[in-house]
Amino acid sequence: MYIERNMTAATTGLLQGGRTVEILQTVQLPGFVMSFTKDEEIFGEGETANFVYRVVSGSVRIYRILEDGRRQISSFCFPGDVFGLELDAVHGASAEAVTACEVALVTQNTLQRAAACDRTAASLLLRLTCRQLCEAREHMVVLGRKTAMERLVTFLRDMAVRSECGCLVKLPMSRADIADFLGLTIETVSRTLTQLERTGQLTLESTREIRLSRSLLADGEAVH
Amino acid sequence: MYIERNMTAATTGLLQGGRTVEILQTVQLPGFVMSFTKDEEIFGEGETANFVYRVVSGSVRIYRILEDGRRQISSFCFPGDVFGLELDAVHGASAEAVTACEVALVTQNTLQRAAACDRTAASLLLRLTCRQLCEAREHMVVLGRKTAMERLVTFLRDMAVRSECGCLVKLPMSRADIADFLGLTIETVSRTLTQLERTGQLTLESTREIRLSRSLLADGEAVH
DNA sequence: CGTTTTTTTGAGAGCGGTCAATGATGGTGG
DNA sequence: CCACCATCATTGACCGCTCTCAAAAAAACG
Repeated sequence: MYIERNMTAATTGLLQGGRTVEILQTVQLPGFVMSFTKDEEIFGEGETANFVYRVVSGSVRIYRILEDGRRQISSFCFPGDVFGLELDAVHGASAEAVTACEVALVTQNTLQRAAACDRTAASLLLRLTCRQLCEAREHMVVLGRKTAMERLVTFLRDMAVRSECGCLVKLPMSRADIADFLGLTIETVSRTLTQLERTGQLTLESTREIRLSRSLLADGEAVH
Repeated sequence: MYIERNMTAATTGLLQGGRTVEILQTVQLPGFVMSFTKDEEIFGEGETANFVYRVVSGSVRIYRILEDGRRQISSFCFPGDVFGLELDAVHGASAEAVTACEVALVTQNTLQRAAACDRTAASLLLRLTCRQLCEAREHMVVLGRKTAMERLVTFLRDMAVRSECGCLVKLPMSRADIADFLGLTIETVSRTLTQLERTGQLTLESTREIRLSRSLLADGEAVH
């Protein structure tokens, strides 16, 4: 009951807080928030999708695993990102905390009811999902058609843009996470980063901090 | 004017014809229909998304290309499939006719207006997009984590299910299309098919017709 | 029936994977 | 505070899957 009331508050914040996807993705959510420890499961593939989630702090990985343990991370979610939206269905992927994180959540029912009343809200949800689909297609190009070197460069540029940290990128995830996101092995990720450092395109300040050179951040796709 | 009236009719058919995604995806659409010849462009990446499309007959490929010509097909659309939905945005991918085809279309504006009036319609659109996102994630696993052999088997099984042709799968697309969908080369696609035939898992009746064995259609993932 | 395009097949090379060992890093308890 | 241990990251040697390049075979087309 307490939770229900708070989730409604969260919904209100989610839907009325912003009239555009941009606002929806950056505004802080009031209401029901859960905390997860590093590597803790948020939901599992096949579970009924009761909630829609939104990252408040920390980061989250969305992934699927094959029977033999091979894992493919389809996306990382950072503060402002919404995930877990699967209308009237079960979750088609699992979600785990990459780092300790806080996640705001709303029941899918509440969200549907709100969307039914507010046409702008419904439109927002659809736009949000369309954008995720577009990003998914973009990532398919990476997985299907790019070399290891190109995958890493694409990833680092994307992280630089998303974290808005200029050229010093702080990675919340391990090499294994990066490998499973890019469809590579940890060894190849490590070797490729080393190679990029040797050719002066970046500096590995620490394992989780990478300083990108201007040339690497530029749009020029000619990376060898 | 004529077109506008007909597109409204199409919208009505699209949204009231079915109350579930299943119905939406199988029902024939009345209204404004366009025909495309083999390999003709339906829309291009970067174009303003004015319409939402639905395959009536034939098949369509959705893809992105890199500057140097590498192509990644993110999905094939068959009769009943909806594509091109990108709310208030430009198309994030291109669409081409794989075979000569008929496509029903509705303006995005009309669709939004209809969705604003009919909460079920809005819900349908969202559900539709969620499903596509789920399929995209599934395909990422194929592209990032499966071997050439596993990719072909996954593809053939999927085609068998979608075409509902039992074990005789008719492929509307070329080897190049299959290669660009699976993140392989045409040579690898061809060689892998030959290998599957030599091991008795399928019969290449003709280039575009493949008879799958029972064992290959079964869920057993142990394919070598 | 000839031409063009698509598909298959072959030979060889290279990219990324596997296996293994070494080197960092970080957390825990003495 | 430091020693210890477990985990994570890097590096090396080698292998194999898939790509590249090339040619032949088959299919599609006019």
